[in-house]
Amino acid sequence: MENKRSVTIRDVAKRAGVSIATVSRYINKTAPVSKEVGESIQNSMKELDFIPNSAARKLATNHYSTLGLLLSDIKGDFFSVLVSEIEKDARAAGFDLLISISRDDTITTGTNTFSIGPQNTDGMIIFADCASDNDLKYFFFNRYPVVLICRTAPLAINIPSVGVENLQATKSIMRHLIEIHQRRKIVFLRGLPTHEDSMVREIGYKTVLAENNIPFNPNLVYPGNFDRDDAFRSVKELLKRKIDFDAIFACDDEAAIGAMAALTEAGIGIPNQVSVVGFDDQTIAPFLNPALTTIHAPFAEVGKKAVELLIKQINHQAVDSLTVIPSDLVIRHSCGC
Amino acid sequence: MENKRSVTIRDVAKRAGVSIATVSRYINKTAPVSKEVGESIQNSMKELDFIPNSAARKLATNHYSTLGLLLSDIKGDFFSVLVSEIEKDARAAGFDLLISISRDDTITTGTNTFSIGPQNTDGMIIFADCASDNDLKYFFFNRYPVVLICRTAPLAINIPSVGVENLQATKSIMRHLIEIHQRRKIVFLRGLPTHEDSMVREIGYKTVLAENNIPFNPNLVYPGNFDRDDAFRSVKELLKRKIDFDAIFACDDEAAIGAMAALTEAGIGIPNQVSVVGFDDQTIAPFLNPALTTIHAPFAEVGKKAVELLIKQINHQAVDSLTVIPSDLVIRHSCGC
DNA sequence: TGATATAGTGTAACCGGTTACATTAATATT
DNA sequence: AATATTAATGTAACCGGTTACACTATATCA
Repeated sequence: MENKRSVTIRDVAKRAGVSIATVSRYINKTAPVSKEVGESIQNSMKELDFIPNSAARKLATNHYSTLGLLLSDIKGDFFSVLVSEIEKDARAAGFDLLISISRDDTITTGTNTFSIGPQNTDGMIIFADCASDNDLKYFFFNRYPVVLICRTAPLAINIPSVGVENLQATKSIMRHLIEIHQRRKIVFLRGLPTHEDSMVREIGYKTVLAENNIPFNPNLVYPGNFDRDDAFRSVKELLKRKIDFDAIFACDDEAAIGAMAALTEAGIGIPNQVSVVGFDDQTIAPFLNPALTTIHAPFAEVGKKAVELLIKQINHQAVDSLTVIPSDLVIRHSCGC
Repeated sequence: MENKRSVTIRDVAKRAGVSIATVSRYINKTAPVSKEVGESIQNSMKELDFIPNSAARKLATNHYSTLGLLLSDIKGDFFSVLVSEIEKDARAAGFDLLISISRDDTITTGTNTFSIGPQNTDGMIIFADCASDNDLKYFFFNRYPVVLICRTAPLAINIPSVGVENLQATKSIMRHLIEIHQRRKIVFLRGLPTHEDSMVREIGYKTVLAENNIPFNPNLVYPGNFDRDDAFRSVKELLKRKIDFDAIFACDDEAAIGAMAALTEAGIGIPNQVSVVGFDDQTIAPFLNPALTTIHAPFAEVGKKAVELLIKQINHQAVDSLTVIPSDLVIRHSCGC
């Protein structure tokens, strides 16, 4: 496609015997074009296999028809759902989707180091802590549309945020463990300390403990880090130290999966000896053995809403600054039910 | 970012007291620039927060610095690995990544309907049957760089392909089932009929059956469709019909997961009553209960190789037309070991 | 019937970069 | 010393679209 000069709007215009402006108008329907001319253009385009050059269009219109998505390392099918939905909705609205995955090893130093940003997209969706407060500030003051998912904006920076309801959901699953299954020695496998979701889930955990007059025991809090292997190791450690516990509340399903594997390997019965519950309700949850009791966090809806808000911003429409999608307990068997 | 005219190379040039050509050369290092001028440009860029407009650059250079990735609906963590690796390598080579997910409901009619293609990317990676032979032909004859993963090119169309070794791997896992575990009534949960991988795995299945003088029984072949739910339903059906079997070879791990769930729900012991094995070795495999015996298909390597080949093509270098990444048996517990 | 709106079209400027070509000054070569 | 290179820079054409402005012909209005 490099040597072979591609067919341009001028070729189409020449073939159809009209000016390039008319062709452009016909394509974009920005002005009426007579029926015969329209047909002639249509034919020329088909015959020449004309594809408008997106870079030229972007340059002329100053908009990219492209959305950006910034994620942290994608693991598990949590992200599949999110990406799939976002791609679908973006596409449906006529936008392409550029994705960037920030990894631990690619530390962005300050501003301007993003591979996606104002230079190539009309706006972007940022997951959790993939961007620093400084970056957000930069975007905000340059009026670059952003929507945050699973985190809120820093103070005085009015960037819309969409997330999942964490506190009530956590309380409901904790209460389920305590009230229905009489669990009292509940391990908490926390997520990443930088994730807001993790923090409020931890608050929920402590709140319900207090509600039930169960003293908070810091020895029952271990890292889960939204990661199977880390959770696996934590539970191994718990076992090795012979810490007594009768349930595990994992900050997300990934951690729950790791925890279950560790218990199973140690020959500990789930749920008879230890209940395990998670958070997210990944599509794998019902297929686990035992099927995982968890909180259904509707990330497809989160993605859908995020795209909607982003496009509204791009179109200069006002948007709510905070959207919380309700999530709810889904009871399966790993809790003891 | 729309009203507020962004800062251009002309602004930088003016501030630095040089011509735009010099700035461009400094940025791209396409010609030597004196030290003082270089520093002056550097400062101006920093002070003005200059970000080159990628559309303008694309238009001028006729290359996009963008790779496309065409996937079928992403489910499970099979795709996570692939996407993650491809994004990483593309990024490392200085390319952005545009992704498109073709769903069953978006049927592309003929040519030119792709949301990614010659109009916005320098080349693309196409998974399995996401593109029709006609589309591939179009790309090929227009010299648009493409690399196929998990499928080979149609006849006379020389598009490089990278995939995973299927036949030997399938044979090894089938032999394991038969020779080590004495299974003879092995169900095959086939993948999508349009997937080459599925087809050769089916051949492997039949071959090993024949090798062992086990007559092929079509009643033991059910749809798995690389899908948990479909596999789940198939196994349910098998059970309902009281068909006698002592092992399940699922065309991929997703199907194996569904199969295991169906057996577990029916109270059938894995592996004591029925062995279950899969293909792919998704990251979830060791965490299943029992841990899944499967074929490790190194999709990260597939992704890495694919972007390597794509970039080579973009740079007009010759590439191998077929790359097969070896895959191997990983024995865990679901087979009976 | 003359004035006015509107459908339909063309010309050319513009978007923000890259780069071929031209120019000058300094350095190397013979 | 005359000539050939090379470093360093500027001018302006170009990439392929969009769109403001201008224009004509026809339809509508008072």
